[in-house]
Amino acid sequence: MDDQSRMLQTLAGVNLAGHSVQGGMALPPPHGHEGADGDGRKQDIGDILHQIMTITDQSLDEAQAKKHALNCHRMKPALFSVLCEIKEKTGLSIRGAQEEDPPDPQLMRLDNMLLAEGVSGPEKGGGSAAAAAAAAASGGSSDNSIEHSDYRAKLTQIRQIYHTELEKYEQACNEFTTHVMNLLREQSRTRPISPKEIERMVGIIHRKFSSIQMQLKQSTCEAVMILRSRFLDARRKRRNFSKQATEILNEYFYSHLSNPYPSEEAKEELAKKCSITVSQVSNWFGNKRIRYKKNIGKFQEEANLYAAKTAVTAAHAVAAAVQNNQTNSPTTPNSGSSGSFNLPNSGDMFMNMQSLNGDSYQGSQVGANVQSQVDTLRHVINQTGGYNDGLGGNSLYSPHNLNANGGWQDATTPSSVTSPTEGPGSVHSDTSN
DNA sequence: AGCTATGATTCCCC
DNA sequence: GGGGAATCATAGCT
Repeated sequence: MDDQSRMLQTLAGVNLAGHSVQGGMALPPPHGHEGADGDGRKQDIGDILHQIMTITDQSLDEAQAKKHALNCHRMKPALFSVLCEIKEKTGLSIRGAQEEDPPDPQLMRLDNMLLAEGVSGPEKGGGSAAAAAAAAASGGSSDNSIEHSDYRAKLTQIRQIYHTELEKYEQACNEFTTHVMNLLREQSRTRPISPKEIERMVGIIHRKFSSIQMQLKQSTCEAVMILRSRFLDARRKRRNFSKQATEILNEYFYSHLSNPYPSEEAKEELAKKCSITVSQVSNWFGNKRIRYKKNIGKFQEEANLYAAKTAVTAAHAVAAAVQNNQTNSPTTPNSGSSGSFNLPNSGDMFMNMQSLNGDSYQGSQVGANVQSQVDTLRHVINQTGGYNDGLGGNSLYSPHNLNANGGWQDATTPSSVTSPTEGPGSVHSDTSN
């Protein structure tokens, strides 16, 4: 038997004898009898405490009746407020100090990640960034649409589960909070529970539930990471670049054969054009250089093909540039709708090719050199007797720029650098080699 | 199934 | 850090 019970029993034993407690509270005599008042109060308190202690042993009806009696007891309000005050000053104040904890950094990290992965946050476009990242990692071409949709579908699944669970937790939290609040409100009639304490209890419940939510967030993050890693680990499961991308890369490579080292800007431009990443461009050029060097003969045909292509493009582009420079004379033979040089975007192509060139292009020089470039190209065309047949045997791109030791010449190779129209113009330069 | 092509990775050097 | 070389791993073709 513990001290409290013993005390209560003592109190009860002393006081119960003189009072009728049957079916209700033993009401002390109203004010007066000041001499015996101290003892009377003690008796009352002992009475109340005893009834509280024994209330659980009684039947529900009995308990309800006693509860009612307790509520009606004249000492109840005073006792209640005093106990509330005591509670407030002791335990709750200590807990209160711990309440305003700063936002959990881990929770913030999880929130940020879920937001970044498109799991939380707005539905539309959600996950697109992650999907794009996965796409970039796996090649980035349109061929990845299947993986894309697969990735997105799985991400959507995770997202749905996450939101369903979150909703469940929130609902459960609200229900539980309401329940506890009702319970406490109900109990506040029989024991000292202030509204402030109820509020605190609600806070505690919310914190508990948010820790559960954090677990949910954590496991969701893990699921997303697993999903991502599965897609990223499949990077070795390579896909060939699109034909268009390969053509763009080859065009650049063979038109810069003297120095096939694109600058960062050029790489970025190429990456954008090919819808691949810069590192993929770097990989491609690295592989290409090695493989070209290893087996020049094998690449000869390809080199010629792209040389011809580049030459045609250049010719078109230059012609367009010339046309733009001239006074739009309708009598010019090559101008107008019948001219094959009059490509709708040839001017852009020219500029694009120029911008792709990471060498020593100077835009201001283009206009000044347009005519000479046209002459050069005409010269090439005349010499080779046409692009299709002549170039095949003429080795427009002979590997003369390769050093004897197998390396490429320095970037300051005259043919590439000195020509302000390098790019299309390099056709001429490389031919000279 | 075997072969070749090709994108990516790794190691090493400068 | 960028590039060369070797290598891996897979796509795609026969």
